[in-house]
Amino acid sequence: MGDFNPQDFEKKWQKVWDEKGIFNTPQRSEKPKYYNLVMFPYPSGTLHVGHAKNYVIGDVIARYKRMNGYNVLNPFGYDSFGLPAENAAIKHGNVHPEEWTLKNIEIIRNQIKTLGMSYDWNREVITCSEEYYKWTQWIFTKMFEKGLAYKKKGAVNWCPSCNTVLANEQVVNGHCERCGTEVELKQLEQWYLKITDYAERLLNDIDKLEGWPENVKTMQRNWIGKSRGAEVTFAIEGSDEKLTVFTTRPDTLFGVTFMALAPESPLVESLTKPEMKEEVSDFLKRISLEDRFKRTAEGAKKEGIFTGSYAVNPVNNEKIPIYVANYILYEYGTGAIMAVPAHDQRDYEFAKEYGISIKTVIKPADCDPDLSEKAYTEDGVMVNSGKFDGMNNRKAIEKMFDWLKENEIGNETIQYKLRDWLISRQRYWGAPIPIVYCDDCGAVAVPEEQLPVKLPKDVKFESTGKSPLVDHRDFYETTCPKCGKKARREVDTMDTFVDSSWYYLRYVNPKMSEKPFDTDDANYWLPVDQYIGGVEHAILHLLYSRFITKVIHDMGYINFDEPFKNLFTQGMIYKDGAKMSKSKGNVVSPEDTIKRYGTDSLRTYTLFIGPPEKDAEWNDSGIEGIYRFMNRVWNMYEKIIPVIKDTEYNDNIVLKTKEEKDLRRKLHQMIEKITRDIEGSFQFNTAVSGLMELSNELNSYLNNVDENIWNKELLKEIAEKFVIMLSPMSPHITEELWHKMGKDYLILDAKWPKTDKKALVVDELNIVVQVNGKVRGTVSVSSGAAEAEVKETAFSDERIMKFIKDKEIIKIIYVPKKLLNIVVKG
RNA sequence: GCCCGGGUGGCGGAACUGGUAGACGCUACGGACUUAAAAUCCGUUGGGUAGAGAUACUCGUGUGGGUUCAAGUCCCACCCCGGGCACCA
Repeated sequence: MGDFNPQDFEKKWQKVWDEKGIFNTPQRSEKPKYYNLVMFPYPSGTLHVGHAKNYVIGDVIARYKRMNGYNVLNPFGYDSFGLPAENAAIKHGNVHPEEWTLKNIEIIRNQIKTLGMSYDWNREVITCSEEYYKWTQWIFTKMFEKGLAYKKKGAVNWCPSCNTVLANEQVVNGHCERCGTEVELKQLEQWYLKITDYAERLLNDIDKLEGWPENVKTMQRNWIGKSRGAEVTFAIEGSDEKLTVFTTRPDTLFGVTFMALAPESPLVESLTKPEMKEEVSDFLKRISLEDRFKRTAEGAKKEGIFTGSYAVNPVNNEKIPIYVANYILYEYGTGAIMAVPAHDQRDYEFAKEYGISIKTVIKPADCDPDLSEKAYTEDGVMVNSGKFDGMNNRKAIEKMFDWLKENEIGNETIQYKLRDWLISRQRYWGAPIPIVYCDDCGAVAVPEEQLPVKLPKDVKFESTGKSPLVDHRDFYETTCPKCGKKARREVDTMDTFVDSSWYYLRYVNPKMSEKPFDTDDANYWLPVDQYIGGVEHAILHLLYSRFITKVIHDMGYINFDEPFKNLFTQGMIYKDGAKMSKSKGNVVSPEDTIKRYGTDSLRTYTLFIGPPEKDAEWNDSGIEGIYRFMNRVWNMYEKIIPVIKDTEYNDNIVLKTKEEKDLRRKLHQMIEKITRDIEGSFQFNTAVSGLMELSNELNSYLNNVDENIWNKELLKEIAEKFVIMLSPMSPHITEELWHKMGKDYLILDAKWPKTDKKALVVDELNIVVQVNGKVRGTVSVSSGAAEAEVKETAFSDERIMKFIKDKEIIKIIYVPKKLLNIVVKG
C-alpha cells in the first residue's frame, strides 16, 4: 500500500468528485431535503485556517446528513460588494474594484476546493454580479412600492474614514464597526428600510427559533428593546402647546418635579422664554460641539438649563419646570421626559445638580426610602399619590394605565429601541439604489424591465474617497420612467447587508433570469435547516435576514417567514493569543498546512481543537498529533486490508474470545457516541477522540492477537464502519482506504452505520464499591447479578472488608449495574 | 450597573439525567530501533506521604458555606475571566 502520503490521493479524489458532479444537488428528490448553509465570505484576499473552521463544520454536517439519506443542498458564494475593493482601487490606482474582487474570488474558490468541500459549485452566487444585484434592486423597488423603503432627513452616523453613513447596527460604542473610526453625526437625507414596522414580529418570532443559541436570541431581543409604557400629555402654562412624554413608570407620575427635553427637540425653541433665550442657546451651542456618544453615555455628567416654561402635571395640577438636558435622547420616545428624581437615578443626579426638589411617591413597606445618596428604584408602597396611596406600585402601574385613559390624559403604548435601517451608502462598490428623481414625479422607482441599474465601469477613484458616481454624468443623467422628462438618478448605493439579507433564497435558483427565485422551489428548500457562522453577525446580518424574509413572505412570494431554522455560531481560531491577521503576521495558511499534513489533517484538527462554539488557539504540535493519527490509521489498514478482502460479515458475527467481544462492543459504543456527538450537539472534538479510542483498541488487538486467529469478519466490520464515520471529517483518506478495500462506489454514498444493541451487552460488570462515599475497590459480577449477589461479592473482598470490619453498617445503597455504597459508623 | 457564558493536570480539553475526575490529544521524561539523528514503537506523566518495588494511604475540579449515602455536576454567598447590552425614560 505504501507510505501514508496524502498528496498522492487528495487531489485525485477531489477531481473524481468534481467530475462525477456528486455534490450537484437535484432540485427535487425522493429523499427528504436538507438545506445546509455556511455564511458566505467577503472575498478580501486569501483565507486562513480560522476562516476554514466555518466551512469545515458545515461540510461535516453536509456529508453526515447525506450519508443518513438526505438530499443535501450545500451551496457557496461570495458577499462581494463592499468597501475593501474600493479602497484597494483608491490605493493601488488603476485596479477596478470588480477586477480586484473577481481575482480574490478566484483565489478563494481555489482555496476552498483544496479543502475538499462538498459544495454544489453550479449554484455559486456572487452578489456583485449584475444577475444578482438586479434582484437586490428589485427587492428594494418592491419595498418602495409598499412604503417600506423611504427617504428622510435626519441625524445620521457618518464615518469620516469610510466616507459614508452607517446604520445604527454598524456603530459600536460610537465607533465604526468596520474601521474603528469615531463616528460623527450629520444631518442628511437618506434612504431607510422600515424595519420598525416589523419590530413586534421580529421580537415575537424569536420564540419560534428553537434551534438558535440563547445568547443570539437575547442579543436580538435587547436590540429590538421593547418597552411597555404610557404616553402622558402635559399642558404648558400660558400656552396652547402640549408636551407629551413616554414613561414606563406611570406609577411615579405624582413624583414628577421637572420635565426635560432633548437638546435637538424643536420644542426647545418654542418653549424657551425670551429671558432665557441667550442662556439656552449658549447651552445648545456648547452641547452641539460635544460628541453625542460621549454625552449620552451612561455615567456622563448630567447637564441642562431651565427654559423658563412650566408644564402642568395632569394628575395633580402641580406646576413643573421644563429643562433642556443633555441626557435626553431625541430619537427615543418623544424626545422629552417627565423626571422623577426620587425614583430614577438619572433624574436624581440632575435634580441634585440643579437643586430641584425630590418627592417620594414609593416607599419600602416599613420605612422611608433613603434618598441621601441615590434614587429609590425598588418596588414598594405608593405614597403622596392621591387615590393610589397604599397600593403596591406594580399594581398601581396597571391601574394607572386605565385611569390615564379614562381621564384622557394618556395612553398605554409600546416603544422600541430598534430604529429604521439606513441603507444609503455614499460609495461606488455596491448595488445602486434604483431610484430616479424627477422634478414632476418626485422619487420614482426604476421599473423591473429596466433593472438592473448597472454600475458604470469607466470610473476614476479619488483619494478623498468620494464616490465616482457623484460626478458620472452618463450614470446620473437619465429620464423619468414615469413621464419621460429629464431626471436624475440616485447616486448612492445600498448597504452590503442588503445583498446578504436574501442570498440564501438565490441559491435555490441561482441562474434564474426572470425572477429572483421560484416560489415552489423556495418553499421546498427553505427554511435553511442548518445555518453556520460567526457570532459577530448575531444582530446585523441575522436580524436583517429575518426582516427581509418576513417582507418577502408578506408579499406572497414564500410561505415561511423565518429563514434559518437552526443556527450554530462557531468560535474563532487564534494564534499567539490574537485573531489571525496579515498585519499581525500570525496567519496560518491552509496551503502550507495542507502541503505538510494534508487536507484531512487540517480539517480534522480544526474539529479536534476544542468545542466548536468556543474560540481556540492554533497549536502546531496539535496538528502533528492528528497527522500521527492519520498515519496510524493508514498503517492499520495496510495490515488489515489483505486479510479482509474476500471476507463478508453480518450482524451475527461469531465472537470467540473476550478480546473480540470487547472490540466489537467498542465499535458499537463508538457508533452510538459519534452519532450522538455529531447529530445531537455538534461535539466534533469528542467525536474525533472517539474515533481515536476505537483505533487505539483496534491497534492493540492487532498487536496483541496472533494474526492467524484474527477474526476476519469482525475486522472487516470495523474497517468499513470506522472509515465511514471518519469520512465526514477526513473525506480523502477514507475515500482512498474505502477503494483500497475493494469498494466500487464512493464512500459518500455509503450508509452511516447503526448501533447493534446486542453488541453493547456485557457479560461481566465492574461495580464500584464505596465505603462512606469513598471508592475502596471494584468487584466484578455477571451482568445479570442481583443486588444480593453484588453485596456478597463485595463483602468477600478483603480490600473492602478492611474498611468495614468492626464497624456498624448503617445502610447500603445500590445503584444497579454501577455502584455499591456501604455506610458504616465507628 | 444589568444579562448571558465560563473557571478542571505543564497545555488544549473529557466526564450521559449527581455515582471510579482527568477520556482523547499535546508537551515532558524514560526505554526500544539506529553508527547517530529524525521518524516510528513501548512505557510514565495532578499533588503529597510511605515503600527498593508492585502498591497503599491522603489531598485535589476558582473561594467559603450547605443539601446528599455520594457533588466538577444541585443550592446560597463571594472572587476572577470572556462576551453582549449599557443614561432607551
